[in-house]
Amino acid sequence: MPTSETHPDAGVQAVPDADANAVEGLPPPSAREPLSRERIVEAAIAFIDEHGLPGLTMRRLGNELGVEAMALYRYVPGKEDLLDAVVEELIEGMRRDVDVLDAPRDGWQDFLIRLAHGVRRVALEHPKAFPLVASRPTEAPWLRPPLRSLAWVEVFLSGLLAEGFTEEAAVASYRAYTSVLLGNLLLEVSNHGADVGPLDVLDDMSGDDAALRDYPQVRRLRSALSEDRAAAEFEESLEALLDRMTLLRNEHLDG
Amino acid sequence: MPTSETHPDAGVQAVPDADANAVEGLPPPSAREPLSRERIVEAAIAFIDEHGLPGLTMRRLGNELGVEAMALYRYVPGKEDLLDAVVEELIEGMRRDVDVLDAPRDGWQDFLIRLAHGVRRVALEHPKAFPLVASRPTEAPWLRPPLRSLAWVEVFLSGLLAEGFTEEAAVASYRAYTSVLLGNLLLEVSNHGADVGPLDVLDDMSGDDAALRDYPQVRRLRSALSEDRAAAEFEESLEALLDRMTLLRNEHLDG
DNA sequence: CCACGTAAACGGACAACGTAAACGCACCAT
DNA sequence: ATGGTGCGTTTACGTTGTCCGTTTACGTGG
Repeated sequence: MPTSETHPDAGVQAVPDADANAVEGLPPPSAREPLSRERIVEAAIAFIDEHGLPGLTMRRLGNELGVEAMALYRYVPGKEDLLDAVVEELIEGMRRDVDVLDAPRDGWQDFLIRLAHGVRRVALEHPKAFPLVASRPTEAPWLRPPLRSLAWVEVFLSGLLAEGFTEEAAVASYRAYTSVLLGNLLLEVSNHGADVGPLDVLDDMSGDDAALRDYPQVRRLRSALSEDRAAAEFEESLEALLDRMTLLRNEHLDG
Repeated sequence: MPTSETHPDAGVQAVPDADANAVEGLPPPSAREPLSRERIVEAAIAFIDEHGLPGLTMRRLGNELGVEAMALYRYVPGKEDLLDAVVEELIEGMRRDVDVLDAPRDGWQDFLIRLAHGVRRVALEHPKAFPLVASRPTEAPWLRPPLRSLAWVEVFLSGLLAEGFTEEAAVASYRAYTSVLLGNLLLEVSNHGADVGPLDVLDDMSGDDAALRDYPQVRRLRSALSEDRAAAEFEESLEALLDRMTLLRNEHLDG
């Protein structure tokens, strides 16, 4: 890839009356906007979405931003921290989702359903980045993916407490909720082309009847197994979870 | 680490009458036993268990085996394939677990409970390796971690079919089962020190009251959140799952 | 208008990694 | 003895994350 967009004097053209623009709050039109932590993190997410996690490299990310690799280190301590920042942005970015509430409004079930769908939306929008949310160590051992920020745990717990959950029920619910979300979404996302290293799947439809000779049930049920039931599956798991949580909630009411 | 254990002529010392021993089926006592794919894979698992996934390196694994890195390539096509082999060994190794059945004997629930505990045992014995089971792409999109081998899926499906499940119910059960197992075990394992890169957790007990200033519920419930409920949680999730599966099974009987 | 300080990006370097190719050595059937 | 064959070593290359010294661009005070 010899073509580097980086002309040595790109953005150097002094735009006349630049400060007049600056006064109006406009960015200087032809000057590349300066690097920033947010820009880097966003670019990293975009890059992972496009080229997969193993494709992400400081150098490649750098020249995606029209910059040398080492320039990134002025804003990010290292690659490890960059990945942490990616995870944080993915999860904390849910705050901008208008369909996700920060406190129950129409009951705790609606509250949790909205939150679950919000997480699922993130997962589906960034299938190749989402596994990071699961695999990166959390800040504290009791912060569990995918709801792995203090802010979201606070939202979750205070939401449930406000809706009549006891402390034990709220905590137990947090555990069950994260577990269900993680299992479902990780599996759903991994079929949408997750890790994407040098993988060679065995073709769904070609002559793997031969390869399945010793597995008659699998061969027979192959087409049923191949159906994409992810969405329905998610709803069913979620519903079952909410049922369990209802039990949890009531069981602690009378003690 | 400049000390290389590899003496140029290590293991070359011809033990006298080596073939006499060989005739008795004994391994030559002082000669290192020859490399083999299984030995390499086992060493890789042991290494990951001890030093964590990111610590695994072809060179380091090599000299763990008293051998130069490139020697491994005679038995394993590359690192990627080695990791796949690790995953396969972990999962397929469950076959040696006497508490795990390859067909129902005392009902499908017992069958699935035994299988679930078998997977959990693997996860807990190799907490740092288990995430691989989740994150590595599967051979076919309908093979789902952690039951990601044709052999186990065959066992699962034929077991349930033999116990009166319809095809749809069996397939739906496979999906629900894998999802629950994955969610629970990944979370349990990640608290046992999973990824282990350069991680700095915030200490559980020190002065993070300050850090939790803005999260009153979290601070209040911190000790409850820190309890290790993993085992009980697993049993509860499993039980709820089996209940769901019972419904699935019956709903397709008359439906 | 010019010199200057500072912040930002560059460019070269380094160690460690995965892996390719060629090599050397012990063994074994002839 | 002899030529192959299997197995491990050696050397080497390209890529990675990151360090450090240098250069560039720009805002500011004289």
